[in-house]
Amino acid sequence: MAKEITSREEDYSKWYLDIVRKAGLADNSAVRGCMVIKPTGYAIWENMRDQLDKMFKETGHVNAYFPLFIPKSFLSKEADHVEGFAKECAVVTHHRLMNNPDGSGVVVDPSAKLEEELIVRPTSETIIWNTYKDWINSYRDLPLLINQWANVVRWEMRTRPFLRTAEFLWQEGHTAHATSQEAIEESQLIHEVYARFAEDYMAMPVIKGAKSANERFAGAVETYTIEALMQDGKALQAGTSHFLGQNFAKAFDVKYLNSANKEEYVWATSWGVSTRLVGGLIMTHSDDEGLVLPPKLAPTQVVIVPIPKPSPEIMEVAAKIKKELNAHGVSVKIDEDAKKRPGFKFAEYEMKGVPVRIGIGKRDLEKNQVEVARRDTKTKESHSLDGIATHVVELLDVIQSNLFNKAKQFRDDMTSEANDFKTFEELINDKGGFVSAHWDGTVESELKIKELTKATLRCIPNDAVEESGKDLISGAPSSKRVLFAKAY
RNA sequence: CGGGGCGUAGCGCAGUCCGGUUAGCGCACCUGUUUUGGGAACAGGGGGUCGCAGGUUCGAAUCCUGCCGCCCCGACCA
Repeated sequence: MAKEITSREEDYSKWYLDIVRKAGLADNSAVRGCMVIKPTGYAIWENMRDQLDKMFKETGHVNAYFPLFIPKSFLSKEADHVEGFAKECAVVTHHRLMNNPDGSGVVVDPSAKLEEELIVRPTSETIIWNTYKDWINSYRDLPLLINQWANVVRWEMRTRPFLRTAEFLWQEGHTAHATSQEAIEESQLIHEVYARFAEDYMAMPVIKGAKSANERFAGAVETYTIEALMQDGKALQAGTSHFLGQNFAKAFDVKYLNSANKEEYVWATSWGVSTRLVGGLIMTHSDDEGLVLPPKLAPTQVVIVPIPKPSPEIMEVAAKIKKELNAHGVSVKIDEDAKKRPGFKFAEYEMKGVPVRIGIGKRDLEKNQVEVARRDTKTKESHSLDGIATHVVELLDVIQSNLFNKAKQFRDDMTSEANDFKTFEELINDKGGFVSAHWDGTVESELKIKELTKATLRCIPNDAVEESGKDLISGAPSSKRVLFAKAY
């Protein structure tokens, strides 16, 4: 009633913004393109971060922190890299303000101009490789496996909460290796970690694959990507892992002595995922009633609502259930608000995406039971108080896998094949989703398709089967299919 | 950067065309009463430099000039 969400069918973009706002995830801020991440939104990010951090550490990485600012000269050392980021950098030119002589506030003090401008990092390859130069001398210093959790700034023309903001939070891994093979394996390992995180924790199915040269990260030799499909049929690049070859080692002169006492350039990778994942999470599962969160990432997994309001008997049972669930590692909130009515609370927690709601009323207690409601299916059932904790723990698992299966079913339904351009165009325009088609490997065909349909080459899937076919544009022979889609 | 739209209470809006008592409505908020198993009702109450700066006028949210900001759609991008 009071908090209607625009339906997905009516306006998908508005629906997304409504969810972000009404579920209390983020607000626009006083700064154009920058959002305020509110406690609930940040809690989701924290859960993502904690899990990813654990996975990085399990695969041998450690965290460090590098400066927010990068000397301008650093950015120009790798040609492709600067080309890729130059257009969207924030630049610091001065270091002091002063009172305006006319009394109208503060102005930049012209005498405080910096010798060399500083760039607010859009990504940290350059400052990190400049540092690695000092850290790496011998093959015994390798591999160097470092990650940092940080904020970066990319001055985007058009922004949307989580999906694209001028400032965003992310992690960026930067590793150095003695051999090309080892670096490639590292980038593929992280690619796997990202895919596993997306599927097992976010319940978001992804296609693993490589980027075309055209879509590659600025300065990379190879970019591996995980691509997810949103409910409006558009693809979302959810995480990328790059094999950087020796590009940055050469640009920053990072060499090591091998065991034969011979000097060699090191091999590099970099990889990152950002708060964009929160946007992907929202768009993968949520519905017209509000946010839907997979249990593994939900800040509150279970909410207990006393019906019609808290009473000593109900609160006693609620506290007992909470304690048991906490013992299983489940996060539980008991709603103690005596003023709001149950119906209001039900709608509110649905809006906020809490996976399981337990309703406890006098009538339930008389029958030694409670009401258990699922957010994903919007169904509810009564369950005996005996064994309730175990039941809920199992239910959370069921919800987690149901969300994944539902999303995967959708993704599969929305993946089509096209063998000629006309079919391709119709699929992209009318149906959306991924379209699998043959491609001759040239940037010309890829750009032509983008120009004609706005679809981009999302990836060359790892599991693409060998199969002879013809490029949609040039008709040139191709040995496997690649995936196209309109993307965020 | 192109196109469109909007700035009036925390949020959503009306009022602006055609200037005129004390700027209004819904939600939210505070107090009270009655309620309470799917978004309660009633009563009372608090909250506004009407985006900013000039100008016209006896009088400006309203007319004029300039500026600023934000949102949406595109191109660019994680």
